[in-house]
Amino acid sequence: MTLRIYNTLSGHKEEFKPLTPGEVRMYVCGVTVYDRCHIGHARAGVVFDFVYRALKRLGFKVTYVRNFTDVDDKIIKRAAERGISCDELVRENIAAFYEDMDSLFLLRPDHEPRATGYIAQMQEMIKTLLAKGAAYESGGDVFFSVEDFSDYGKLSKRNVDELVSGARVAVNEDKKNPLDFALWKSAKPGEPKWPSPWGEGRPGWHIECSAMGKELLGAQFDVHGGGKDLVFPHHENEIAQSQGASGLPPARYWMHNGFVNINKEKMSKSLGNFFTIRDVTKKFDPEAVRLYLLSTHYRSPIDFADEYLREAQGTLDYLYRAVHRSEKLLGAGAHAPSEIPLEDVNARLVSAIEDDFNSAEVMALFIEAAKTTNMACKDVEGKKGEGGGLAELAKHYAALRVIGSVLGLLNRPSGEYFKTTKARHLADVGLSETQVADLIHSRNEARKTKNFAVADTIRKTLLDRQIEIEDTRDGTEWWVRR
RNA sequence: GGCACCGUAGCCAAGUGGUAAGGCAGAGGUCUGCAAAACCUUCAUUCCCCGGUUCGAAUCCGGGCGGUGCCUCCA
Repeated sequence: MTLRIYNTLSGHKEEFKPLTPGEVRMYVCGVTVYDRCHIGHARAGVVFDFVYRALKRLGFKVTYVRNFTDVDDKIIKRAAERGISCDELVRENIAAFYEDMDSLFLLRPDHEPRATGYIAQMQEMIKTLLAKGAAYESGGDVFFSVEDFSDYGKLSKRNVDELVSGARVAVNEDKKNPLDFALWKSAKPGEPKWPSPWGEGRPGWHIECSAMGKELLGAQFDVHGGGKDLVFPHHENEIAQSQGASGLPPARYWMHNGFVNINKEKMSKSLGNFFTIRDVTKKFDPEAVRLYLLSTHYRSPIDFADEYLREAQGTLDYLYRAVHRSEKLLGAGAHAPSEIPLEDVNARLVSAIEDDFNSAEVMALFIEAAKTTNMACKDVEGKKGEGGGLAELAKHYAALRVIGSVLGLLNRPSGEYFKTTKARHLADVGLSETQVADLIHSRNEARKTKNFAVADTIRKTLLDRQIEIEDTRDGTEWWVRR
């Protein structure tokens, strides 16, 4: 089998053929840093982080670029509202971006360019477009001329005439065609600006990705990704500029992730159902959020609701418990395996990845791996003292960890995971660790004297606070009921 | 209005020509003082509807119904 990727350009899954064998150059549109990130950003981040990890797992040498848009209308507006400089606003939101994305265990891309660091490259590209007659200057602005680019509309599958008649595009007297978009905007007083051959100004939104992609990955690279909302106009315009300048389509495979809905409604500010990443991770463990985001294929819409996140949290508990249980048996020696010593599991993992990065299928495999790990644990526990079944357990444990590393899950030691999630739960129900320990102690005292009525009452008390008791051979443990 | 996508069990969700993954919930069981956890068994003769192509379709084609997104800044 070979890797197949759904290409927005063709509307089909296509066999992936990298420009350079064994290597993948990938550009993903990042965020405009004018505000905190919401869960839509989280999805895009997590999805492409999974793609990055999966490509590496397949053995590709990957160069992953994700940009920051740090000059733009919204930034200017927000900074003015808050009475701070654009620079300050940008710095603050980039710091917050890293806090949020780190909490979701995103790997850092190989390059994270900021638009303002590539003004010169953008100007070069604009000059080329002007020289080729693909763009024109008008009133201090430079516009791309859509009519002169015959492939315009290829990505979003629409044609120029339809778009013009759609007529929801703001009329601008300086434009030859209402669809023409700005490559360079003349500066208004107080706005960030750079000198240019067309007067002081700043770049249009789309040109930055064209310029940075070309600079860091070359005129043509393999994969370009982003949210579905970027297909039109952002990526359409990007293709127009890049191809207009270099003659080559910039990316061969265009990947777009679907939207996040909230309780089956479109997430939007006017509906007031806009969740930031930090809102959600205040309520649910970040890894549960990540698990949930990967449980649906990246192209489908995904619905956010407490009920679903709770279920994901329960699944994550299950996975970490399998880890916890097997590590107790295996001891400290079995950490960080890099391969799966089970051929069929490995083959299924590879084919799930190769089928357009089917994380939902990987997730199913992951849960099955936890199940077989539990079975192997049971087997070892049954033969205590004889060391039997440990080798078998180690294999399943390795499968669990390796699949986890592809999904970016199971990142913490299990002890730490349970400590954090239990503390979070205790805070929610207003109990302390000692109170729980005392109740468990009392219950065990009652059990010793066969006073089961008292013991069961105590258990009920805890259960009312979603705390479940587990009597094991080594004593009583407790878990959070999801 | 134009363009695109989607419609799989009570719920979530894979599956794009070869006879329905996985999870939650439900039912029964092993274990347990009773539980819980874990494991086992069970849970869609059928994939919105109607036609068509095919030896064979949830998967392809046509039509219908229902839902969503984009066309304006947006992951």
